[in-house]
Amino acid sequence: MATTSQGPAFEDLTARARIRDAALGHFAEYGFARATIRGIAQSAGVSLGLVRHHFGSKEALRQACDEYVMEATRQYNQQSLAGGPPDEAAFAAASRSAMHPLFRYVARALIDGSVTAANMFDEMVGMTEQWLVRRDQDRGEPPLADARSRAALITAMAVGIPLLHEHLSRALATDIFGPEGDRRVALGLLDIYSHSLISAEYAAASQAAFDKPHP
Amino acid sequence: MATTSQGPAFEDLTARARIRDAALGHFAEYGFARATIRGIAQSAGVSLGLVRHHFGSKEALRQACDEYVMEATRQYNQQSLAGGPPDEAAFAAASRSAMHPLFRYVARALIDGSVTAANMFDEMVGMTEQWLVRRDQDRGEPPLADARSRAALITAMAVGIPLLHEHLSRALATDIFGPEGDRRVALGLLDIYSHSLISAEYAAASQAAFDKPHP
DNA sequence: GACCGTCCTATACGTGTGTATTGTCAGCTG
DNA sequence: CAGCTGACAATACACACGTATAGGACGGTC
Repeated sequence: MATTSQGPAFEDLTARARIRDAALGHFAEYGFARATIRGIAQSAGVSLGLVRHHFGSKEALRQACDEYVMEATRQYNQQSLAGGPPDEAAFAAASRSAMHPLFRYVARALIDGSVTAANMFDEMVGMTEQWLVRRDQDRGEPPLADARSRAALITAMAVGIPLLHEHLSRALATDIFGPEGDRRVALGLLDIYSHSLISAEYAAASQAAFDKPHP
Repeated sequence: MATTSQGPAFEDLTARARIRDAALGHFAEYGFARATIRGIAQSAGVSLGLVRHHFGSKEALRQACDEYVMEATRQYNQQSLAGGPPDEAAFAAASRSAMHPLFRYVARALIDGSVTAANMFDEMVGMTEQWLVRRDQDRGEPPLADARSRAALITAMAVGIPLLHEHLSRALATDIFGPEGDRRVALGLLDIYSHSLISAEYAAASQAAFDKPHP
């Protein structure tokens, strides 16, 4: 479970950092419930007691991981979105950032009931909503649903990809976190997002039929 | 955690069925690891030993739930997709079926490593792939990615919705399993699937740039 | 009535896991 | 050197949970 992106990148990190990295990997892979402090300690090459010495409890260790990921995300966003308003490139980049190893942790944390991850989810919904309202200005007819609903759905769907990476990799016969799988996911998302899957006529008709639910 | 759609619908079900329904609810809500046999027994109103008497072990209980859901899905598909080839209505219906309470169990089972759920995932990918190849015949330029990649991505994204129902409901300030939330999800999906989010030009340009990864 | 199988409960056992305690060693400071 | 502090290990404790066992209540069959 490699270390987190750049950084020292060596195993001569401080023990606390090694424990945190190991915890990030275990929580992302096994989930909070199935991950064990002993397993994390073993991956970090330290004793069980040291984990407790540095973080106090399993829940506190989770919070430390949450805050670390949140801080890393903040820095990434500041240096990435600093140049100009959200455009298509920003949207595509945001979708693809779902592949970032740290994001895999956040996706799993959402399932495991992390409040920090929930806040990050809400933030992503807000950003997507802003993007949508700008894009809606170029549309003719009004959307079938408000921007917030669509933003929440798009966000949830994006998170679904790293969440189901195991099954996605199996269906593609390639690890989606590897270079080839990453390429196919990127191109697949580009195609899906750039081409409508159903016709606008059918959607409009479906909307009309939806307000009369019981024929 | 209501009983499964139609059926007897009352609490005068056989104890075995009540245990299974309770297990479906607990597994879907807490996941396999955090769900406890004692909690399931309590929800079903039976003793701990009876669960073991009927199902043998926790893993066997999970398999029984898997097979039950698989059989229910098979019947649903037979009576639903019997009439004609896949069309837009079938696609929309399949997307919306992600809201079905039983599907919530499958979504969670995918995260928890159920082999039965994995098979259902692969089946969904296959059906989506068939749908896509038919639809690709009406497209001008070739897609940016093969149908299987796109099918797997669409499937994973659809599963993401029930998986993140908690956060989705919070973002929408409405329970997405309730009538109002269900409506907003349906309309939101219709709009997303019927309108491209990014321009085809940008997507094509992005594809071209993707083959030269390091500028 | 006697026997038997099924549904069901109560209780006990073993183990994995989070948590707590204690102890050791290195480094620093007076 | 004495004394203290923090990093770290080893061990023990408490508890929840899956599993196993023993037994009772009820209905059917001979």
